[in-house]
Amino acid sequence: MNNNLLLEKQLCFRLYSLNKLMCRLYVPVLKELALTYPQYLVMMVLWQYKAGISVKDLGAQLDLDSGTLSPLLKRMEKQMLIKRERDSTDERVVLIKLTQKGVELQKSAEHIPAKMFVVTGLSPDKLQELNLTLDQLIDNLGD
Amino acid sequence: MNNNLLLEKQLCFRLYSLNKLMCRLYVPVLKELALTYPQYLVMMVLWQYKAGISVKDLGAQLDLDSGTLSPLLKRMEKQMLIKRERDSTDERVVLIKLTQKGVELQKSAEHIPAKMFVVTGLSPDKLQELNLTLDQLIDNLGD
DNA sequence: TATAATTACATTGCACACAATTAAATTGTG
DNA sequence: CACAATTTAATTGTGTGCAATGTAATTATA
Repeated sequence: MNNNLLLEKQLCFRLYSLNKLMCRLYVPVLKELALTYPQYLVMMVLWQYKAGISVKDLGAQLDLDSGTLSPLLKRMEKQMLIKRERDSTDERVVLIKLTQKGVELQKSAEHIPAKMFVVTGLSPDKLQELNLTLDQLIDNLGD
Repeated sequence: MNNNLLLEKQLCFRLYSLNKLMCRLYVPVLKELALTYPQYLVMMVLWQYKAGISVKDLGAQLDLDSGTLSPLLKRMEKQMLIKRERDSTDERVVLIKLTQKGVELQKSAEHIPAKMFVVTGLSPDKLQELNLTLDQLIDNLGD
């Protein structure tokens, strides 16, 4: 009887469970900003690229393709968080830019990282170590 | 300028990315078994509960609700991997049991954990340590 | 410079996740 | 026993992920 196929033994199941748990913990926090979890990730990129970023580059940062991003960005545009405009120098490119509302939302988000850190219950050292291990793993699994 | 909202600093983004990377690595492996990733997780539980398990208990193991499991299990039933039958002692309960095909699929899956371990590129010790840290985190975030 | 190949994005279809609601069966209580 | 509360699944609707395909714009090549 092979017992390697037990759920509890799988790293993949831990990552799957943790990702879901993490998302759920963000839900009430992000509800105040009227953002979903993936939308929050998009906003973090946009707050970093205030001049605007192409859908392609945004997808590279988040590791998402246009099949995911196109409808997601449309919903965010409907919420007036972003604008979408064609790059005049290359009409294939769609540039994503924050609206004033999108820029201002950053202020309401600045407390989130510290808040979520507390929830993890990890010491700063332990978190740092975990982040390094996960980065190594991401690199190993990397595309 | 607050830089805590950088994607690279977020534990949540690492978990989000790793979960996706992991799923993608399983796809070609699971394709041979004609299983999706969540279906594989369900199968692991069922290979452990050969006598059958209720949808509720299955959901408790996987941390999934009936909104996810009901359609997923129907698809697995259509593939003849499982049977679904009402518990005669409590008609509210639906018992999930493997078909012969479902039982036999385990043989084709037994090579997967070792195969995926190699892909992680982690030493056994490092994997063990990571698993412990993740378990602690799951516990801290836990329901 | 035609046209073939590539690039960037959108669209379609399928499979999760999950909140909210519904429906049926069972249990608890007066 | 009657009836309210609880339990278990199924259903509905929304929002991702992602493969596959379509389309328009740009670039490369004969």
